Amino acid sequence: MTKQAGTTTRSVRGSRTGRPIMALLDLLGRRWTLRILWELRDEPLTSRALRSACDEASPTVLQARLTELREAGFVELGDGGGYGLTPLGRELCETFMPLHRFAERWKR
Amino acid sequence: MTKQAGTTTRSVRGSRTGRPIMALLDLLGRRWTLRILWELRDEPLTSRALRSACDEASPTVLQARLTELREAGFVELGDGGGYGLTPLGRELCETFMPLHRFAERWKR
DNA sequence: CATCATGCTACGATAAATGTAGCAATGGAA
DNA sequence: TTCCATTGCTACATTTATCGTAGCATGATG
Repeated sequence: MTKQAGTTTRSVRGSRTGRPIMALLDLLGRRWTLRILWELRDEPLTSRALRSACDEASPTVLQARLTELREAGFVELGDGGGYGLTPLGRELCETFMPLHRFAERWKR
Repeated sequence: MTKQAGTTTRSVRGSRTGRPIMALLDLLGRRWTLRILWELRDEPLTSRALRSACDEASPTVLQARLTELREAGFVELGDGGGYGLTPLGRELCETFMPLHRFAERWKR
């Protein structure tokens, strides 16, 4: 995959049918994507704070995921610096927020 | 990571804090995991039917994901063959089912 | 027996993620 | 201005995950 994508339709695994849910599941199914959304859930974070929150994940992937999430319209880079959720991103985040409660009951 | 895990605590990225949500986000954030749950949403599928549903993904990963999902208690192998969701798995699946509607509005 | 479908594995090739280091730009303090 | 710290972001070699194809063992059925 190229590292900069512009507006070209990035090849999205399993979504050749054009069904949006597939594209979304694919995007969310990439490493650190869900975690990033989760960590941004209630306040914007700088790239480095986000990295810390994400267990010091490599900046390479984080940057890649942030780019994808920005292109998807879920995340934006505030003009004062710092990454935050867009209204759409916040909506998405709240969509899978019940996972929290579920996970607590699950416990493994 | 070893391919068979027994009962040992599999190293779960980002969940060294022991917070279940992290373990869950990590599990769901692996390739094909969300998709598998999605495809099993309303009926059990044989391993091969599942593979077809998942855009012919390589059996190696699918098998690995199915093992993880079984260990997590979300998926089970019926005695007549075929993979299906456990009650817990169905619950999880319904937790992020609203993503469908969200994705439709999103469209990219 | 022959056939077919099941769950599952081997293994070389390819793609993605990691870990460490560091760059250019910006914004203060000294 | 000079010095430092912080920002977003990138390079690159190593390690890990995933892909793609082939195939095995088992059980059911004709």
